Amino acid sequence: MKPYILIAEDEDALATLLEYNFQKEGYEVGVASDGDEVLVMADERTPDLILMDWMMPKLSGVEACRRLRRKSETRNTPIIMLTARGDETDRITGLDYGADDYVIKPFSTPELLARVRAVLRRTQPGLLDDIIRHGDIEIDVKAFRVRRGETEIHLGPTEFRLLDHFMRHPARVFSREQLLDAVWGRDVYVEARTVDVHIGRLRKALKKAGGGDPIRTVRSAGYAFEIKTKGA
Amino acid sequence: MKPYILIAEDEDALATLLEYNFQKEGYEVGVASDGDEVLVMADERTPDLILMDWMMPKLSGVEACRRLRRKSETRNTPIIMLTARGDETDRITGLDYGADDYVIKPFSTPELLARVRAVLRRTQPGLLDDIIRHGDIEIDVKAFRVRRGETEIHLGPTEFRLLDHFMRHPARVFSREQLLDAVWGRDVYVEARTVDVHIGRLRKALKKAGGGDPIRTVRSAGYAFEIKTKGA
DNA sequence: TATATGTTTCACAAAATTGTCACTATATGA
DNA sequence: TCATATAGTGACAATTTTGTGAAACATATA
Repeated sequence: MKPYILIAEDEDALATLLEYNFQKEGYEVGVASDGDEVLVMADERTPDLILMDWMMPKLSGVEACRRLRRKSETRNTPIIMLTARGDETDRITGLDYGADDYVIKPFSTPELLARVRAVLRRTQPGLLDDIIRHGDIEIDVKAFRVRRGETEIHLGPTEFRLLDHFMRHPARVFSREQLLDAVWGRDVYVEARTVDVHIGRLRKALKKAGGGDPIRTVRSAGYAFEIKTKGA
Repeated sequence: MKPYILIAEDEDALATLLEYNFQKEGYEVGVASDGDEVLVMADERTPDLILMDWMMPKLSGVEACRRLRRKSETRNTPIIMLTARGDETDRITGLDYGADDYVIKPFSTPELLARVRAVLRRTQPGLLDDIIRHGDIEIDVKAFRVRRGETEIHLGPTEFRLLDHFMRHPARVFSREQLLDAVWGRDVYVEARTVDVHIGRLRKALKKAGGGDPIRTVRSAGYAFEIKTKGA
């Protein structure tokens, strides 16, 4: 539900600082300390954005960048490079290999955050929105509210995150495992069938506010959120 | 704290003129020169009011307007549109997308300033003086007073700052940690649950003056201040 | 120093939420 | 149509989270 940012930085102090600041800003953060690790971690969970140090052990930032561009999951994942001051050659090379933006060290945290937001906005429209609407259903993530038509809907935390996830990826079918990963978290051991129960609870809550069932069951595959929108 | 006005205007000469005049009038001013930049800047610091040119590069004023309305921080930020003379169609479209007022170019500076004051007074009471009001609850920051309806309420310093914070960010859910940061201070070591106790006291004090509980508990997330006002 | 005022922590009760299971309902395909 | 796999759902015990009174502590004031 939160945007997931992968930070690749071998300098511990900086990595920790960045992790702290991004978490505080509401992102989920993964930290990789060399080029190899970035690739592994990006494989485990596709990040919404990668922040990559130019100089790293094992595999340089450029090279990691190039490899990421060769995998279909990360082909379009935005990458922001962190580089030392003033190397124009690097700048050009990096952009060639598919970085989306550059930040020159040293940088201020607000500046970096702004760049990240700008890139996310450009590449993943809707990811940063905190009010999402589909048909007559609207959620406000900052206010933790759900409405359907005129009716306020109360959801438990899990149902809320579930709906949030669905509404950010409408019409797409998710397996129970994918939902557990995205909504519960990747390291929780929970029965897959538990998803069914929460889907049921979410459906009941949405139904109580009137209107059809926006969640489609895809037998032997999973669930998808779909709602016929009439107007904009 | 001066009101912060964000000016979105691609024509340099006009932008500079506006900046100068508003600063002279005691506002803090940010200038964005295209539609994208408005979004970025509004993200960095939520403006108290946005002055937006109708025609801008990259992202038109209307579109920027629409996007701003999708973020909870800027959902209610007043927007004044600057448009070329006489386009009634635009006027209607713009109001649809949530602009609060219109000023037709060319305009006189005093006229614009007056419009801005009017809109600020209407939408952000307490910004120009030090009184904030929501529903029947009113706080006077300078005088350190709280009233609900006709009743004076006495609050301890912490409860006062807590209410102040809530009323400046209505409807938004804050975690206990965020509240500690904002109300207690960045570097205080206090148990998160202490917030609960102060919320409880604040609630009790507000209840004693009659009316419903304006503080909403959001399980596993935090608290939000919300008061049902009937009119817009 | 005594008193008033306000803050923090703690402990326990109350309430909401969760995950699992058992059972039922429904779809699928031979 | 029947057998089988898959999904829906009510119940419930365990867990998590919140509300709150009271004690301990802190600070200012007379």
